Amino acid sequence: MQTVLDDLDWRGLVVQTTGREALGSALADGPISLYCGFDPTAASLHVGHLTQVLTMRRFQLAGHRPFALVGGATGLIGDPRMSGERVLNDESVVAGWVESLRGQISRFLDLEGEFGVQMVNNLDWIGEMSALQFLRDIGKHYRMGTMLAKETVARRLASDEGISYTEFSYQVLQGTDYLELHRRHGVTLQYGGNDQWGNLLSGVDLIHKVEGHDAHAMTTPLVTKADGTKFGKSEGGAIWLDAELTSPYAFHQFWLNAADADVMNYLRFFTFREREELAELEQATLEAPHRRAAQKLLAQDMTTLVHGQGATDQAEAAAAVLFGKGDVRSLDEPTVRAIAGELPGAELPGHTPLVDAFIAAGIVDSKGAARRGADEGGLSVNGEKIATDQLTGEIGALSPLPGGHLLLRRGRKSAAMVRLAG
RNA sequence: GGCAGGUUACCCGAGUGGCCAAAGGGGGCUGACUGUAAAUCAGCUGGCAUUGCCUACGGGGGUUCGAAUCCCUCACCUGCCA
Repeated sequence: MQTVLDDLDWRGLVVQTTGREALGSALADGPISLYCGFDPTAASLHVGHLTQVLTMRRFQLAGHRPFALVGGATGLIGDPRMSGERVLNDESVVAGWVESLRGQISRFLDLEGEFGVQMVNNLDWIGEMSALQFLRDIGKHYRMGTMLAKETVARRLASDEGISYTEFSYQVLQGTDYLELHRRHGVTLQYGGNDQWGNLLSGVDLIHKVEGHDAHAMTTPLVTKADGTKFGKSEGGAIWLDAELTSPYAFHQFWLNAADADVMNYLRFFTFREREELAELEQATLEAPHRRAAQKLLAQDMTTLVHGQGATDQAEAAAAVLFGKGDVRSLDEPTVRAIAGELPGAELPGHTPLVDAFIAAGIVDSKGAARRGADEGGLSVNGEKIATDQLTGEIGALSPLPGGHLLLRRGRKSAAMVRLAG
């Protein structure tokens, strides 16, 4: 019988464990409680977090009890990065982010029943801990040698910017979380990204010292791209799960543009497709890479998972028009409306100069940039190139698409829909 | 608390009185090529304005015809010493 750990292995989702055998038998022996933490460092999760969120779902589907921790306390401290001290965020801001993340995470998991996910917040126990308690009950179990040896800490100490005591303490807080969840809910597995290995072990050690129990830890890979650039970024920054921050269309495009060398990895990491199907898809990609069958399926699955089937259909329809051979002018009004819904846009009076329309639509940042874009031959309205001297003309003078829309584009990938007001 | 070094555009980083809107690299954008790919090549990369103006080299003040460059001061960062 295939266990959840076998599946995770095959997907490439397991990098390190505290002991593959012990973890395997614990998972096989019956339902266990496990947790993964998410620190609120922004108002939304981004695609990089999906590895963790979906791994939680995989555990849940296999009949284990997940706890999703949103770090209301750790988010106030900041996990040290390889370089650069973090700026502390305001408490009220972090509290708001905690709420957003909780909502996002729970959408991917079952909330009801015996194995329903439980949302926890480490502010609930760290927030009420006194400095004395912290130093006596927790701090005494930590050895400076071990703490200083952590890669991030060591590197930061050796760097120009150094590291604050605050960030240095982060590993202790995360260890405390695992101990607390172990005590309260019998949690025996913590997993996280591979960069979290040190922090995970912090908790495993603490539980061992304080309770005398063995606890498990597991890391998932940090998703990388074959070309070495950072996963999860696109034009204009991170790919967020929040539809307000990254439109479903942009989200769909992100996955659709996955490189051949990466797409099979993504399918294993992020979808729930099984081996046979993915093997066929891999073959198809080798034989006819230009069809991008794998990319299309990936984009479908991910967009549907995060934004729903309706959003996927809209995104595909919009993409077909924007990148297909079809003439924009031949579109009917419902289609134009549908595309408008997927793209950024603005409603402007007819006497608006075209330059300002490009700025208002968010296609360019300034008049200078618009001029440059036109000089480069990159600007178009309704599929027709715009010359630099046309930029001063009024948008009302252009012939619109049905419904009074103008499709503004810069290059192939950035597009917006402007609607003539009135 | 003392001493030393540092703070330049999205990032790294050169520049030590006019030729500096500021070298070079990275990143980003656009074009060609293509599969809405990768690689490659080319151009662009502060704002407004049709020869010019404004803003900008950590903040403030000063010297000078003229400052990113010199002086004073404040803030912050790093290191060494206490």
